[in-house]
Formats: sequence, structure tokens, C-alpha cells
Amino acid sequence: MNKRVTIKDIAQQAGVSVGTVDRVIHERGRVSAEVKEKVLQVMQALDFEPNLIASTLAFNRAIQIGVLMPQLHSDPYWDLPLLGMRRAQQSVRHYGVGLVEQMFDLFSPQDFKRSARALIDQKPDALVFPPIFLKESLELLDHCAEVEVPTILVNTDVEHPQVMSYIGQDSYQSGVLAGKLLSMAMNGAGKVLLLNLDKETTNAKHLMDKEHGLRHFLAQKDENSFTVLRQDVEDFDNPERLDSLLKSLLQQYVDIQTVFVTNSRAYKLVEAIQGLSQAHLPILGFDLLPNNLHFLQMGKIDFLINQNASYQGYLAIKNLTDYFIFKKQMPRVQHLPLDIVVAENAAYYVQREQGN
Amino acid sequence: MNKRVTIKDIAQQAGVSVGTVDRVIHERGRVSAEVKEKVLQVMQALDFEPNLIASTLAFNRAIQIGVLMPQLHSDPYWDLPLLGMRRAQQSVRHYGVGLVEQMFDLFSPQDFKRSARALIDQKPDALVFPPIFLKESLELLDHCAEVEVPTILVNTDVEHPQVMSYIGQDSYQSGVLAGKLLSMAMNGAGKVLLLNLDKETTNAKHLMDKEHGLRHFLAQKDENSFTVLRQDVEDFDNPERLDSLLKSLLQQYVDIQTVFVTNSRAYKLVEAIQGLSQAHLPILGFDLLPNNLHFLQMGKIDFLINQNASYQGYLAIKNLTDYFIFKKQMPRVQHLPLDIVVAENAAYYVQREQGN
DNA sequence: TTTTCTTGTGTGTGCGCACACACAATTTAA
DNA sequence: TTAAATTGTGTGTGCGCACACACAAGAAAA
Repeated sequence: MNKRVTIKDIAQQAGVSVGTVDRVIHERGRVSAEVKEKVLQVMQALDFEPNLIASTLAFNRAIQIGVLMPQLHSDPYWDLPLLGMRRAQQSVRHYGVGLVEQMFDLFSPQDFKRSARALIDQKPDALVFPPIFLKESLELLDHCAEVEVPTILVNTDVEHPQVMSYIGQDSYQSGVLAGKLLSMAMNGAGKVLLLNLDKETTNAKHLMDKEHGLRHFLAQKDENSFTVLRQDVEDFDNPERLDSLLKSLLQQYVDIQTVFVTNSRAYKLVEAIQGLSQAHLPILGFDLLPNNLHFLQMGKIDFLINQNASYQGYLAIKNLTDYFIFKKQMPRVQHLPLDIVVAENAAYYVQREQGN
Repeated sequence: MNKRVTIKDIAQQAGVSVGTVDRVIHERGRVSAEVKEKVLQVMQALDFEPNLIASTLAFNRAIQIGVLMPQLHSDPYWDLPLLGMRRAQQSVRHYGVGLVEQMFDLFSPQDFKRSARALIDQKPDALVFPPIFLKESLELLDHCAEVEVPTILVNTDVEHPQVMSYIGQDSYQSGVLAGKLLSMAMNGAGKVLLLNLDKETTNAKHLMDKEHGLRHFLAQKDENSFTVLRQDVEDFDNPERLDSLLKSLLQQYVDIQTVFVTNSRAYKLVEAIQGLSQAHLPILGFDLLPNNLHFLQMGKIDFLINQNASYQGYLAIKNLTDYFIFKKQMPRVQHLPLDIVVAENAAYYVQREQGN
């Protein structure tokens, strides 16, 4: 109930003007050592907290956040973080935070490079992007360092001094979690078919980490009973190929009991093997794409691990706002929860994706 | 990049003063129909959005939110929502939102009533509480209606016109989810021991809903193979009693394969049966209490369903802030996700509880 | 010694909005 | 018909802070 302490109060108590207090707060110099000391002392004594509302109003500066993301609607997974960023921007627009979006072709390093240049040329105050192409991303980070643009990475981490924060999943641990869930579905023994439905150029690190996590969990659980068969499929957009491939694998390895699709493309597998009638083959995939959710509800997919892709984008923008407007620090790494989603609890997560 | 539209711009375009624009915006009256029309038209045309930062600064009013919660540290579960509220208050304190906390004895309706009175006497702008005692809660809501204090319920919903919003879990669905997880742990058949570790006076509705959810799921999954044995234990603070009870139950019903503890007190069960050495008995419980987490990591508890108790509190305060400061609407019911927590993904949720 | 630069401090304006107040033009009551 | 109340509109101040500017006093340079 007691009125808030303002810089005016500080000034009065310290016997100086508000201008001097302001100089102390912002360390603008031009204050004698003794006066500065006195002011700091009074601030401490009165437990002064600057009014951030007034501060942002007076500050009156627009922050432009550069966003470099894969083309919208080119891949359903990559829509999620971008939509999350836009939602976040909406919720902080009053602080003068805006997005400068620049899209690139998900499968073209050249286009990534070109888009990056175009974005930097617009001199954003910060940059957010997923380092899908390692080499080009490192170049971009070097460039950011030159022009002093702080950067947040999403989806994949990269070690680089210019990276202020990484927001994303812990791929290794998601592999471990997959191991746990799949082993539960396997009554004690069996083979896991690990499917990498991806082009070689992208995400290699990711998928490897997941594989390691899975293998580690299964080995530690029961070294002899569980085995993993890995299969990489670059031609994942071709249902016939996928279908025949899977058929032959199941024929060849009769002990395949479950399938682990290492990214968000589990639905492609389900679509491809619709015809394949046989005993239920438990499938675990990632992310709450509409297609995945559909098959989850139908019982064709058993588990989805939600990597909170849209929340990654949301947090990136939120954190940058906190950083610029509220001068808050940011953790170097922010791992988001790995939600276990089954048909019975999917609704809440879907709702959350939309909302916040 | 284009400068934001202000009321000054509107005034200029409409050929009136800012005062008039202000009157139109806040519907303070005293504006002729034609001028009002004109102003609204210009606002529409220029896509005017009031600057909420400036607005809150000028509004300059403190909001006091009354919080009626069980005594801190009387039960570990109930600490969570309160701590969530305090965290939320910290993050919105700059908007002049404060909490007025009033605690009551978790097991005393009389004390609840008394505390409620004391809180209302302080004339808060809104009220948040869990309607643990139904009769007393309805009385309180009636009282709130009289003095026009909008109210948010957490943890349990109650139908009453004065309830602006309910934030909490969907108990029935959490029972369904428990059924899913337990049936996975049971290879096709077996008995679930359902343990209600609670006093009769509290939460009855809750626990019944969970039981119904569980039974419904199991029946629909396989009517004949799964059975449920329910046991209510009011004396849950007595380990010896719990221990001997469980021993005799396991002896009597040899087909008990899993245990479903319907609230956050799974750790009490584990503590009681430490000695009981037998084949692993999968246990499912609720909520991320330190003790529960400890046993989860040790493998004594297999699943925890996280009802996001602390986030419930957080959201309650956040939503009220949005309501009072930003004039946002609130959904009547907000169900939070039911997170499936196992040893392999617990860390993230624990971290989130602390953070946001 | 005079001039220029540096340092320390205070004053004033504006951010965009909310709200109180002044005051003219009506309208209604006396 | 005159006084009082009502309606419509504009002006001014303040919310708490950021920042530009003014200006005095002393230090350094000429």
C-alpha cells in the first residue's frame, strides 16, 4: 500500500536533483564520487526499484528483431516456431518490439546465406535463427559478431561466442526418453526400428544425438534383449518407396517390435503403410503436427514427444524483450520440456500451442 | 517502422481535441453522436491501438488481489500454487499489482470461513481461492457477489455466477490418463489398487472424478481383464498402518499389479512400504513434490502426472493482471496440461516450476 | 592572465494517455 | 424571462522516467 519510491524521492532524500540521480542510475558519468555514493546509499535505503512502465515509455525506442526461418508452409514442423514468434510479438508489441522476417529455402544453404545477408542489411537489433546449415551458420555468427548483433539460436545449438542463448530441446535426452517409452511397449525384448526421415544436409547432429540416447538407454536397461536397427530414408516424400522398404524390413527382421521416427515426420510413415495390415506396430514420433495428432487419435501413432517447437519461438522473442526492455539476463541454454503426448492428454497441448 | 498512431493523431484527423477522443475511447459520455461517429471512424481508419504502456502509467492505480490459501508448509502440495502466485506477482509488480495473502487451516472449515471474512474486509479488487470446503465456498462466493469482487477458483471448479474463471486440472481426464499408463504397465490384465490418501472432508469430488476416469478407460479398453480395487485411507500419516494395510491387501488380492494414488501423496505410500520387498509394484501418483520426485528418480514411483499446481497459481495472477490492466477477457475454464512425468523427463518440469 | 576545456549539477521537455477542470452553448426549471 | 442544470468541447497537469541542454566552477592550455 505504501507508495512506490521514485527517483524524485531519491533526489530529495539525497539533496540533489533528479538529473543527478538519473546519471547515477544509468552510469552516465559526470557525478562526483561522494554524491554518487550518497545517492546509491539512499537508493539502497529506500529500496528503490525503477518503474519499468515509465521507463519504457520514456525510453521510446523501437526494437527490431531479425528472424531468419525456413519458408512458411514448406515443412509443417518449421511453421511452429515461426508462429510462436509471431504470437510472442503480438504480446509484446506495446513495448515497441517488432519482427523483421526473412525466409529461406529449407534445403538450400545458398539461399540461407543470401537471406541472412538480406536480413543483416536491415540492421536488426538482434537475430534469431535455427543453425540448420552449420558452415553457413558459423559464417553468419561471425558476421553478427562484427556488426555486434546479439543472437539467439533455436532448435539446434552451436558453440560460438556470439550466441547469447540457445532455446530448444535436448536431443540426446529425447532419445533416452524414447527408449524408455518404447521399452515399455516391448515386453522385455525386441528390436527397435530407428527411422531417419531426412535429407543428409540437415539436422545430422540432432538425429545422431537421439540415436545415441536411445541406444544408451536400451543398453543400460538390458544389453542383450534390446537391439536397434537404423534406417535412413532421404526419399521420405515417396510413399511407395517407404512402404516397400518397410515391408521388406519387417520381413527380414521379424523381431522388429516398434518404430522410432526421429523427427516430426512420423505421419509420413503412417501414410505410407496404411495398407500394411499386421499386428499393431507401436510408433513413436515427435511434435504436434496436425497429421501426427490425427494418427495419434486414431491409434496409429502411440507416442509423440513434444519438443515444444512453437514455444521455442515464443520464448526467443519473449527473452529478447526481457533483455532489451527489462534488462534481464538470459540463460545460455534453455532446454524445453519433453512432453510425453498420448491420445489421452493431447488436447491440452494442442490448446496450449494455440494460446500462449 | 511507421510510427505508432496516437490519440493525438486521431484528434487531429477528426478535427477534435484529445479530450474528446479520450471520452469516446472510454465511453465517458458528453460527446455528440456525430462527433463520436467521426472519431470512431478515424480510429478504425488509422487502425488505432492505445499504447498500453502509457495507459497503465497514466492510470496509476494499484490493484490488490486477495489470495486465500491453505497455510504455507502445512501440506507440500498446497505450497505450489501459492508460490506460483508469488512468482507471478513479482513479474507483474510494475503494473501495481499486489497480493493480499490470507492463510487458513487446510482441515478446518471454520478457519476457512474466518479467514475469508478477514480477507474480504481488506477490500481486495479480486479474489483467488481453492473451494476446498464446498458449503463455505459457496457462502463466500455469495458474499463476493454482494461486494462485487470478481473471483478466480483454482484446483476445483464450482458453478456460481460470481466465478469469473476456473484454472486447474481436469480430474476425470487425469483418471483416464492414469488408466492408460497403468494398463501399459500391466501386460494385458490385472488389478489396479486405487488409493485415496485423504481426509473425507476435502477434495471428495476430485477423487471420485479420477476414479471414474480410470474405471471408464479400463472398461473400454478391456472390460474383463482389468479390475479396480479402491481403498480409502484417512490415516495416511501413520506409516505402520499404511504398511500393514497394504501387506494384507496384497496377500488377499494376489492379482494387484499396480497402484494408483489419486493425489499428491504417493510418497507417503512409498515411505510406508520401504521394507516390503517383493517384485516391483508400479506406482502412479500426482504432482512434482520433492519427495515424489525423489522416489521417481529411485525407481520407486513409475509415473507422476503433473497437474501443474504452481502454474495454476501463476496463471491466476497473470490472468487477473491481463484483465485489470490490459482489459483482456478470460476463459471461464482453463484446463492445464496433464504432463506425464517419468524419471527421464522430470528435470525439465522441475526447472520450469522454479522458473516461470 | 585570458581563453578553452572539463566536470558537476540543475532545469525542462516529452513519451502517450487519464482525468480534472474550465467554459461556452444549450436545455430545462423556476 | 431569468436562473439553474445539462451537454459538449477544449485545455492543462501529472504519471515516472530518459535525455538534451544550460550553466557555473574549476582545471588545463594558450
